[in-house]
Amino acid sequence: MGAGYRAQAERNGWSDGGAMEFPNTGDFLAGRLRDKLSQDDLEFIESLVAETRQGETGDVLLSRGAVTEQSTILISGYIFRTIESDNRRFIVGVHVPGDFVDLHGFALKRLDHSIVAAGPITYGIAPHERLRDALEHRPRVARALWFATLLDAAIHRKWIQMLEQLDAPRRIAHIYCELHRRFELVGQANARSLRTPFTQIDLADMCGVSAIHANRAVGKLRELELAEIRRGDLYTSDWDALRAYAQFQADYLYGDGPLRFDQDWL
Amino acid sequence: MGAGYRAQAERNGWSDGGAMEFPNTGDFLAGRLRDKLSQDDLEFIESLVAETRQGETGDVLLSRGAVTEQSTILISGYIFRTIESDNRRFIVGVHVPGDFVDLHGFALKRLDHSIVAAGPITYGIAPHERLRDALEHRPRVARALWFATLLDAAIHRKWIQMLEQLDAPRRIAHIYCELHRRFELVGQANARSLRTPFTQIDLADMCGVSAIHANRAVGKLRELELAEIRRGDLYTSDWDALRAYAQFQADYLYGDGPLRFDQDWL
DNA sequence: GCCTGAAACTAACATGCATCAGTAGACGGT
DNA sequence: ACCGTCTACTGATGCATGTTAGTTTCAGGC
Repeated sequence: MGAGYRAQAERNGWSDGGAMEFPNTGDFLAGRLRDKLSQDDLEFIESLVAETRQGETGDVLLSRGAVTEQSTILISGYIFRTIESDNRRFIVGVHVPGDFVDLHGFALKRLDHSIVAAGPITYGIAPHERLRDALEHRPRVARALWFATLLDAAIHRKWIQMLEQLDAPRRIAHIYCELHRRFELVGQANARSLRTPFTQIDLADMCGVSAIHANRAVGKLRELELAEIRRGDLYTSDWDALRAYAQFQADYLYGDGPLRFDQDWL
Repeated sequence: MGAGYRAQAERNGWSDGGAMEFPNTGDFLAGRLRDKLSQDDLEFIESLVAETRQGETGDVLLSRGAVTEQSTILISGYIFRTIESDNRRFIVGVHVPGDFVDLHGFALKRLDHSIVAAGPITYGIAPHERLRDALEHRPRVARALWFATLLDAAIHRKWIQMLEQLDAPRRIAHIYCELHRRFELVGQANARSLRTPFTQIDLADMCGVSAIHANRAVGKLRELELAEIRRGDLYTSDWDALRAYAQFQADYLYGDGPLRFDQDWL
């Protein structure tokens, strides 16, 4: 095999050609809520970011149990929410550019989990002082922040169902389908691929299976000709077939049609 | 066996004597946030409840996909959050008296899951109109509502970890330990038992295992002399041993010590 | 007291996944 | 170019869990 992977990807029409590049500007702030907010509110949200930083794979932005006075906004790359227990790591969530990563640390004193870079990242720092100000004087921004945490909770619930219902290959497929849809919602999805820095160990820790079994699950997706996962990057010629296999229904991401945000109470 | 269960419970010092009764007044509203709010705010929250209703096992208070103009506050009994898929039911969350059950339906237009009575319940109805009013004129109440949804998200994350890390007997033990602690936090826990209306099918749907395997798991807890689960009611003489077995750490429930709520920005 | 249905339970066999023990390929450092 | 380390991959074996097909227990209705 080895060099045969890319050849097979070509044969199956999986390759996308180039790599997807994340913009490294602040164009993502507020992510999918962007078009629900006024220009004034958007500028205000951008002004929340006091500083922009870079991070590398494995960097711990916030440790479980830490008390923090700032929140993090992901600008490019992927971030894991992790819990260490029993000398093992469990990944309980993934974030994509545009996400506020630790708003819960703003209202809950301690953090119940850690925030870790899944690969090279760029992120912004928003001091809580400025968020407090927003909550008091910007009701629309305040509701946008609440909405973001509710959306996180909906994604958590889907992960619970996924872990209860699906076997390992389907869990991996579901995670990629979800991330692909989340990129679509901020206009950054590729037609035939999804680039990530995830190792098979990362996939295993997200799915609650051993790394060895994650490897077999990846192999099964390849064998079924549904997707080729190579160094974290997924290539497929048929997202619909992959979604059907994973029983992926995107409704829980609330991407289609109006949210309550359209109403005037916001 | 059969009639021997209760006898064994007596022998092991598991029995608690009487059943725990939930108060059927509104004393639970706002649950554990109660002592963080002023008398005035509490009276306001109680005034949110326009009506009190009763429900029976299996009653669907809200269906997935429904658009609702009211929120639900649980006063007595248990409520499940469920998702139907593949002709199977998956339980993604449980609520105890004092919990706001569907605040997410207030900000997210559709519901991504259903709200179902796990047994006989009493609940209050809070029209969204009144909640909207609260968000605008009662900043402390607004933050309390946000906090409640953040706490739900923290519990969701723990369930994800639980499903990734634990085998079926430990999952069941963990769920009971969590519920016991949540009752403690509102001052309603029994020393040696936890009464619930859960069937083994309910436990299976919470743990993501088959009903038959849930039965084996219950049997294992009995065999290890950690707990006796009988028609949903759990009896134990040693909560600490059960907690150790389930690797239950209560910190994610944020019950010990100050939350940010103590600070003046609330 | 008996009937009935739901829940709890049992046994036998099939499959998913963990674990152990290793090999092979990719990448960075020197 | 070499080496060490991390990631990807393979096979064998055992445990956890699913599935099928039942039996037993129990609470409630008649």
